[in-house]
Amino acid sequence: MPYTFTMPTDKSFDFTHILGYMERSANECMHRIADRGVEKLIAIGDKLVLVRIEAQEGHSLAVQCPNATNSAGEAAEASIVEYVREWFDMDRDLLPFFELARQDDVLSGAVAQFAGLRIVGIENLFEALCWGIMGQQINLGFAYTLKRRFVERYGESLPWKDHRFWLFPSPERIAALDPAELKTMQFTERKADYIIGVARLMAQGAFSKSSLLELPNLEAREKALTAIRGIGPWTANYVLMRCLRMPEAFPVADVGLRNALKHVLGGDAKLSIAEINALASDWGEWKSYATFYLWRLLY
DNA sequence: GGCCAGGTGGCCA
DNA sequence: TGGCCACATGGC
Repeated sequence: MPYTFTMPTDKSFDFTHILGYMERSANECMHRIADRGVEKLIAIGDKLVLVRIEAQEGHSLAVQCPNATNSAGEAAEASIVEYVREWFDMDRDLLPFFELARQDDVLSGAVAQFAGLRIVGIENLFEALCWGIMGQQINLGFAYTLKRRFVERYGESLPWKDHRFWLFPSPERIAALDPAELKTMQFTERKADYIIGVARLMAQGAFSKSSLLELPNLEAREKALTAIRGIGPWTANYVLMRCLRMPEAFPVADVGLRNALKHVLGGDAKLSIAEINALASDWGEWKSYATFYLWRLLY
């Protein structure tokens, strides 16, 4: 029997929609979807813990730790709870967003369809930055392929039953690479440079998630991130949205957002940045959630 | 085979 | 500042 416990959820939380988002790519290597649950390897201190999460009757999640003994599971439970609450943004009250979105011509359809979806987080800052960089200017399917190659070459893993679960590689590991090595995996020279550059900065302690969180606001954090080579406004806001969980973060030039808006509004021409900013001014402090819900319309 | 993809940096006025 | 443009590689 795996160690198992229950986590209560908010009424404005719908695990079905979270799974729907997480199963959008069969090529995802950082988690696995199986039997209406998600399975992921996480590091708790120096221990690798496999967790499996599925919905349970009555506004709650069932969390299993298949590779943990009861005593190890008990010892890790508080940390796992913290990880999962962060992962699925469970501490946020989404009712104000729903109220805003229902009265918004652009958002009302997406919210009617996906109410209860949370922004699925990327807790690890290095992973969020690398994933952002990998996704720049290429189709998403290929981005998943790049990530899989990268993780399976440099990451730690745990085999369990018929599957191998992975941790994202550490900055220290990647800082030691030569860009030519990444190029053999179809990274462009620039992406190889960007990723290794970020790894070196993080490995030498130039910045971290906590150092960014100490900065007072979106503007300061965005500025700190875009000062790094390879991180422009899109990647910075993507990371502020998925990792630092700033609801007002907004990757305004995102092509997926543009396509979703075109889809909703039914026009032919793509909206300009100024037009998208004008629409988003109604979304106030909920621009990241607006973006995430609109993405779901197309992906 | 051409256009597009969850952009960014660098150059130039 | 703000507007081009090269970058590079796979998917469709």
